[in-house]
Amino acid sequence: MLDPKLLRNQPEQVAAQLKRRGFELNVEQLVGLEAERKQLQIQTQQLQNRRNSSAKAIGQAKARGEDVQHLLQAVSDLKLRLEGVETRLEALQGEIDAIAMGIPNIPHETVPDGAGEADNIEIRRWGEPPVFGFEPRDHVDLGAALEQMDFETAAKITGSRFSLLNGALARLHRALIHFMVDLHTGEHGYTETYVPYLVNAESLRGTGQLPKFEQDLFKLAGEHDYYLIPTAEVPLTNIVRNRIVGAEALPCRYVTHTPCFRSEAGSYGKDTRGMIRQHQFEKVEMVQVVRPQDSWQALEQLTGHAETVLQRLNLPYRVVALCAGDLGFSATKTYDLEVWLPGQKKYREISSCSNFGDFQARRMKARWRDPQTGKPEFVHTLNGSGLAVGRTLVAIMENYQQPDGSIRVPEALLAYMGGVEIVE
RNA sequence: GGAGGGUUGGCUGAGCGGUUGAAAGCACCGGUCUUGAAAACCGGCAUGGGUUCACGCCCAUCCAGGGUUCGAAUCCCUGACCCUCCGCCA
Repeated sequence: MLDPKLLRNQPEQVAAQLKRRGFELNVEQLVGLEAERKQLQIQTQQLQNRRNSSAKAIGQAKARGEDVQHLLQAVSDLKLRLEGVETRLEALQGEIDAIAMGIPNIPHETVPDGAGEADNIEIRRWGEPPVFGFEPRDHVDLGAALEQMDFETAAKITGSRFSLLNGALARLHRALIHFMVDLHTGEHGYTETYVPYLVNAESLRGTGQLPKFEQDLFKLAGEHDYYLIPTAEVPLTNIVRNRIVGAEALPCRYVTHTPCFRSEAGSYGKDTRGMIRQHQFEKVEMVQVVRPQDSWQALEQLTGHAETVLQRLNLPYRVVALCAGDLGFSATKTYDLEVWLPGQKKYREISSCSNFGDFQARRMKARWRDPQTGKPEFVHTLNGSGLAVGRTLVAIMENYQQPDGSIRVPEALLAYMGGVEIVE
């Protein structure tokens, strides 16, 4: 959520900045509703004031043993009038809140202009795409030949966009998870965390998936409003919801591994082949909760933590800064890490690292006490994948493939593979 | 699934339907004292919103949402969560 004061006082400037990301803010409607709200609020508060003071007078008169009949008469109509304006104010406030909850974050000034993926800016590259003495295959072919990756059976068990792994490949998948979590806890200062995979609607509102993106989520049937997590960002970030964190506790750095569930509505026909886009995938997620003045430095650092995973695995990648039009709803700035996939001869997203500023914190009421002012202030939140495990497995298969279709295990993972050096 | 108890400020914890936005303690901030610190003593100290140049004034908030009442932290209903006991269970 944006600062309501900013929205109220400088709607034109806000609209101009949101336009960069392709969001049209209806300033006229907003200004109109705000004026109406202000008027109603003043009226309501005046009536409340009258109610309070007369109630107090009645109490005092009663205490003195006086007759209060005439006082009761004087306030008889007040109740009804007050109920009327209170109801109208509530409805209006609800309308304004609904609009505010649907407004995305403002892109940071360093975010490049642009409408979509094509306008993202490459920041740097690391590593060289491998040169093969043969035509490299993609992970689907490799997995099928190894008989360790099976989409048909997964489709039978569930449906499309699920996968089944076997044997050494399944082990490699698990090894990646352990390797990543160990790296972030051991070297990057994150606290290992275990979180619920089902979350309530309030948590999803906090991080920004709701109310706008319900169609992307799997919702459980039944009495509770529970959803499968689309990313561990939701449970991890909501740790600080409705909390005032002590200044000494910041920054909080959490890492966890979870499955992620996405309906992928609207991506029909996109990446239908292989493990790239699934309804269920594993991800290691990093979340940081920091002091406001530290968040830009933290974004660079967090991105570096994700890059380290790729570097240790010796996978070539590039870092791109998302343009304004490609930013996620809650983000004020995002770097994507894209890994080289020989099977597609393309760089593909494998991590997304974002600074949310106080956008999520405001929705969550996540605050810290600034020692300078002694006042509670909103924290800043960040997150990044470190990394998407399924896609990392794909990248390893395709980059480490050998002429006979076997896969060399990257050195960094050997310790986790129980002696397996080649998946074959 | 059944029975009972609970949820109050940063924390602990009082609270009678009416000057209770809320006692007390801790923590925190300022001051006195001290060579310095501690202790002691004095004072301050919730959050959000509205209004004002400002002092201030007003409104809301005691888990959430309804209700009763001139008036609700306090009474009633519903829900969430926590605790205790019984049953079931990986």
